[in-house]
Amino acid sequence: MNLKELSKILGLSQTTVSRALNGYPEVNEATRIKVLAAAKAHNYSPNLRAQSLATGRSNAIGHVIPMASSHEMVNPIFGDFISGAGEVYAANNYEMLLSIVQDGGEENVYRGFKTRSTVDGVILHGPKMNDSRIDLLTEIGLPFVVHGRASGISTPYSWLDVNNRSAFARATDFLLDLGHRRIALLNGLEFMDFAHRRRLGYEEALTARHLPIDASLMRSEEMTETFGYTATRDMLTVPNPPTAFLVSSIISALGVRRAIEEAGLVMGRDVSIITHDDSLSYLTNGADVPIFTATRSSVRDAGRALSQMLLSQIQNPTSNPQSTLLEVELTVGQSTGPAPAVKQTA
Amino acid sequence: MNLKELSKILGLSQTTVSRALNGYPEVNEATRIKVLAAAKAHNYSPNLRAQSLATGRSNAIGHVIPMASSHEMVNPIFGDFISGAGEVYAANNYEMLLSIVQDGGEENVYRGFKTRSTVDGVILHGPKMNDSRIDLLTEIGLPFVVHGRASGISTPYSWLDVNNRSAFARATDFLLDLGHRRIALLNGLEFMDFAHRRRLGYEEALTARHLPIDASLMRSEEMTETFGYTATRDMLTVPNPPTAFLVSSIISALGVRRAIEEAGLVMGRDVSIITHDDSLSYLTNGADVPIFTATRSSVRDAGRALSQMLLSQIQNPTSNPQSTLLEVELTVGQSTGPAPAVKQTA
DNA sequence: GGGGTTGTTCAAACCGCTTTGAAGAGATGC
DNA sequence: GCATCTCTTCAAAGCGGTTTGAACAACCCC
Repeated sequence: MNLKELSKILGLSQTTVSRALNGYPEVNEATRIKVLAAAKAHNYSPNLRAQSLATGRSNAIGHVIPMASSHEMVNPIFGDFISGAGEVYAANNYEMLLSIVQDGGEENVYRGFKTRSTVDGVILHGPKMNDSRIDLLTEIGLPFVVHGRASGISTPYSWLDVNNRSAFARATDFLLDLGHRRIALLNGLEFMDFAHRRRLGYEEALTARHLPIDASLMRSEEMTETFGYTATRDMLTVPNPPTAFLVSSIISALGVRRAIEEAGLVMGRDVSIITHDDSLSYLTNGADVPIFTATRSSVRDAGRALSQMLLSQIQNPTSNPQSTLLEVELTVGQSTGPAPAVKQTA
Repeated sequence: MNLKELSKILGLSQTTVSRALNGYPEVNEATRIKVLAAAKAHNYSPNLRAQSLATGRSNAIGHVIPMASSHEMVNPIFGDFISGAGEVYAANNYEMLLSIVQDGGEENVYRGFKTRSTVDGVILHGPKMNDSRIDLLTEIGLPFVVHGRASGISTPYSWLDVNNRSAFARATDFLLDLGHRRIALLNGLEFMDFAHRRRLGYEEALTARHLPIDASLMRSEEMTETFGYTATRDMLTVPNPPTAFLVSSIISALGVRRAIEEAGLVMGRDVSIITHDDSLSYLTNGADVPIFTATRSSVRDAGRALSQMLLSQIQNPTSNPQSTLLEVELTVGQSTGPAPAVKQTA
């Protein structure tokens, strides 16, 4: 059933039927009712391709997922993010388009989006420091918003980010207040902007108390369980080991706990952990009592908010770039406690 | 730059240019070369919407993700699956379309896909037993393949599945061979087809050795870390507790280990664990030495294979439904050991 | 040299929708 | 009663491609 057939059935022109369906005012209310009824009865809905060809809009948003061919890791927060964004798209009659692309192939994908007018806008994931994609998108004129930020980019753009710096400063402060002095940082890859900022927050809190920054206490890797485990296991064997771990992901935190318990130590007593928690639906931080003390921020909510931001930017192309900085929630769980008393050297 | 402009520049008709670009034989090789060069020089690529309107194909595949509004869980394997599928789409010039949809709204989405000709086919995720979506898709005539299977459906359809029954039978056998007699099953939701089959495998192995099936040793829930933890904690407190756990997901297995260690027991000595492992990129089962003894099958590979299956089905609409049954790999890790000697009752 | 091939190109129709510009029918004003 | 407005509807022209059917030229064979 297409528009031509439907209008023939109704004995009306395509013009009138189209206008009736799209809510234009210049159509008699009686005929509009008839049209809507007939459309429903014959289960008509417009062909998306034809519609977007005619209007120039595509009613689709692109998400480009870079995947480094070397470390074949899919960002584990991605599922939750798009489920938040997907809700918004569904409510606004937009489609979500996903492109998995090898690192480096992104430029072509974005240019293709524009020239082939596949999507009306894109959400940029996983911004790195000085991320070149931002200037690229500005240049080719494809509306976009960024999940995160990119230090070192001067052109204005829209973004939504967690305040990673303050979050990790607060977390570090929290540990310092408990008396910890040797605090390890298990960070994500530090060319990623969020990881960079987290490190800044950590260093800032230490410096504020005139404590040294010890490179041997810092690791930066992809945030897997294994990373948490091996880094912790190694650090616990050296003389004067850390008494607390600040971890960038709950997944790695699970590995940290594993190493701690394997070493015969007790989490929250012998060694403390604070982790960042993205409120992933499949990896909640305990049930009623949180397992880990954590800085929490829902990535699903971020998906909702950011997609909304993009849609309103598309509707209103002349508006200025917007930005949102989310503060984390610090929830205290069972993984932190006062620093153990220092063993006196004989 | 569109086709009209490009052909004007070349002094050729749109027909010839279009044919040259699409590799039709009735075009002079010399002109084809000229056309291709000009297309590249002017950075021309066809408008996707116009193209699919003209051809009737949309070059897009739909993935419909049901999200129960009650338990707001995004399937954690989803990210890896689509990253596998995405590779295949990229190589074949297909787009991937994602629809997040509230449970129950799926029928409308599928019908919309068909009537609005949004996609050329869909991949069906998370089949339940007697899944009604399969008959629906057959009825509306939208090409589809299923990730998994649906017991109780008689109409033929294409699918790719892990042999869940044999996997869990083997795993149970493995534990039985180690002397375990009280083996707990922490399963996914058993209206999901895969979980149902896993249970069958478990029961089959027990029955084959004339062992009783004890309902108090079986739990069926969403496969979170918390589920693994609470179920294990509870089961370990009863008299005559299980000595081994068969777990449906590595995420839950992490919770099981947490409960075991919290109870002061040692995994692999006091209590054994076997888990199913989907080879998730962000949750690998240890590095060189696997943490858990596991039945493993890569969900990313499944994504690759299944999307390939769908594309070939679309190209060849009259072909018969295909199916693939993948056998798991049983990898022995540190989480299993002989059953502890039975304490003699006095 | 006329009929039949083959190779190459083109104008025009078409895909299914939106939107412009025009036009018919009443209603209104003077 | 005629010009002028609204209200409502319509035919036709896009949007940017693909595909059909025809045309033209060159070549071949008797």
